[in-house]
Amino acid sequence: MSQVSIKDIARAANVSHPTVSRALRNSPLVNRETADRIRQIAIRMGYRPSAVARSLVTRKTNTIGVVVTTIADPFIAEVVSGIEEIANERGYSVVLSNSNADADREVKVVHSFHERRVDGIIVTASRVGALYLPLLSQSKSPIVLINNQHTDDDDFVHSVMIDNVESSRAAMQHLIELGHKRIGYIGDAAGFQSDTERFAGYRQSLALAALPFLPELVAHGDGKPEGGARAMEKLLALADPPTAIFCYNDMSALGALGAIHTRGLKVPGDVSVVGFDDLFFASFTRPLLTTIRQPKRRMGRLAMETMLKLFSGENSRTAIRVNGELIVRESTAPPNAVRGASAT
Amino acid sequence: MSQVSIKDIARAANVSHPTVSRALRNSPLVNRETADRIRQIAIRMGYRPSAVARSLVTRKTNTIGVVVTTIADPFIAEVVSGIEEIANERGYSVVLSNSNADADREVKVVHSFHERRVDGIIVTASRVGALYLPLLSQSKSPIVLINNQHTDDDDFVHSVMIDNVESSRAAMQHLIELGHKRIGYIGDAAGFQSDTERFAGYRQSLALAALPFLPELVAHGDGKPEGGARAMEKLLALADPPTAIFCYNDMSALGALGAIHTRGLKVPGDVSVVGFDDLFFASFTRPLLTTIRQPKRRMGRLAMETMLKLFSGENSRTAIRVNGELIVRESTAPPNAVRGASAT
DNA sequence: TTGTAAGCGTTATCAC
DNA sequence: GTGATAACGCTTACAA
Repeated sequence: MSQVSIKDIARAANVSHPTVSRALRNSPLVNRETADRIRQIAIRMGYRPSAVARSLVTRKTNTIGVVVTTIADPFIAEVVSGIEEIANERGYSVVLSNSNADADREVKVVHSFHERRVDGIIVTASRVGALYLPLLSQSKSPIVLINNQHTDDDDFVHSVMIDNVESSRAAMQHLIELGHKRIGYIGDAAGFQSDTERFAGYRQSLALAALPFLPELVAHGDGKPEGGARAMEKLLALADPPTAIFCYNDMSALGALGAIHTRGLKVPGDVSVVGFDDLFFASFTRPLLTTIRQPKRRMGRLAMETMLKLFSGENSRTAIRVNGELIVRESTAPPNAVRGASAT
Repeated sequence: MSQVSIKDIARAANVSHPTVSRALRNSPLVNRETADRIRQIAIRMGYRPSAVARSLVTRKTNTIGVVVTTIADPFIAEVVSGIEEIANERGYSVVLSNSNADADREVKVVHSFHERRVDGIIVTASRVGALYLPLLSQSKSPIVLINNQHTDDDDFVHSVMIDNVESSRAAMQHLIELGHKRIGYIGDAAGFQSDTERFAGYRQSLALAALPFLPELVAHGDGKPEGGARAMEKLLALADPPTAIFCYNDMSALGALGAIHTRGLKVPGDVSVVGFDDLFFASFTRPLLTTIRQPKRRMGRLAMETMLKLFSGENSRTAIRVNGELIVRESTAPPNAVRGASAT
């Protein structure tokens, strides 16, 4: 017998299988002694209840699906780690699926989750949030989005988001207070909402400080070091390059730092750099990276907690907004007096 | 009706539900036209087959469980990414569970996987590989270990491992050829087999080069930058500190780099540093990190491919050993002539 | 080519 | 307290 079932135990204990079921789930309805006896036998036989059989009747899988662009992204990994923490704590399993930021793939993933009858779906940092809505109405599984595109009038969509615009402005204000006038922006060509919003914060800050918006000072990478490096090179090749750069994320900033160094320039002496995310390596770059900290694990936890609330019947639409925190380290300083206007 | 079932479709199509089942799985046994009609209706009704019901009868969940210490570790994330790639390609879902390197938790995770009837289990970088064996014999699900402790006589255990000893010796040889005589080792206090083996390679290389093994030159971190930094500080505080350091992994090396810099010393001028793993940031540290590259994604893919082979009936014990590759970048150079013996 | 019946391993609803 | 019996949504004989 490959897998023992409650029927096998029932036979061994000379009771009916429902009684075994009750005993194993500590139902008070069953006699103490028989219950104990049954439990003994179950252990002895190495019984493990079948979650799949159980799920079929209870219509609950205690599983949540998490769709990520790729788990190899340190930001996402941290978020997922937070999701897992709460999920495991509460007896839920996490099914992971990567979409490679491809819309088709992403739809397939949601279908696959639906077929597996996951109790809920969490989507991190997708470009195609809007695509979920029609799928949603079918699957009826609650969805919570993390740093995801969605319009505010989607009723069954819940979310936890970093305050991109505000955080972006904090980063920019820091640069502006240091006296920078030519501030560049390195974004992500893929079109994530995070990028759009951070860029919006960038432009607002410029406007607020009565600084001109110069299109030539914005370049696009791919959210990874390589792309950040390429974007930085472009900016550095300008006749009058920026004295400071605000990067869409730390990965881009890492690449930017490298490109600046390769060109023989100094950070922050020649150009200041600000990142976004506060990934672990930000405290280990040379110089240490000034950045906006996102509470990554906490965002994951919040998403999972939101999910649990939904499971327990709460159905008010939740849209949690968390704040970023400016962490000033070593990669920012007043602009070099030699090149531009002096600061402070 | 919350979820449409094949019975609903059967009713709508005026056929029996097994016919629907056949039609939907493209069985050649069913009439073309009725099959088409059924498929139309299924689509129109938004039908999604229940994987749980299917699994109950087929005794296959098309799911594999992956246990990690933490997904927030970039090395592990890369490996998992490789697992996922192949898994998704072949219609398998990945259930992720983190153990926090805690033996109790790890056992619980395996039990949970067993209850969910996963088709197989992949374990990455655990300390407690040995614990799985008894569990294994019960659950009967194939297990493949990645960089994991296990004795060679465990018959049902399959594995893919980096050649730690050989890679370690390649790293050491590089340092020795550069002329280093006082080479330190920064390990991991947690007792992973990887650490033990890399340390073994370190000692062997010393012996081979007729260099003395000096216990004071080895320090232990925690596999993370913080621990690496602490270990490095200890080594630097020595009266006669090492001129080169071989680190158990890149995360430790990242911390070591930081500690060296903080102390006002230069890499590689004052001390050379070699890491292990070749995480993405190794090409972006200052100076760029010399390290041993592990084919992380490939190792994940290999593990999943091994699993698939096992599913398809192959039952020869597989123990794949992959080679590390020394990547020489900027963090290693001959020892500073001022301090030690000159090189080459 | 299609339908009937049985079964996968649970839980739920009744009786007794 | 406990046991029949049905049900969850599918697949797989076996019959027709």
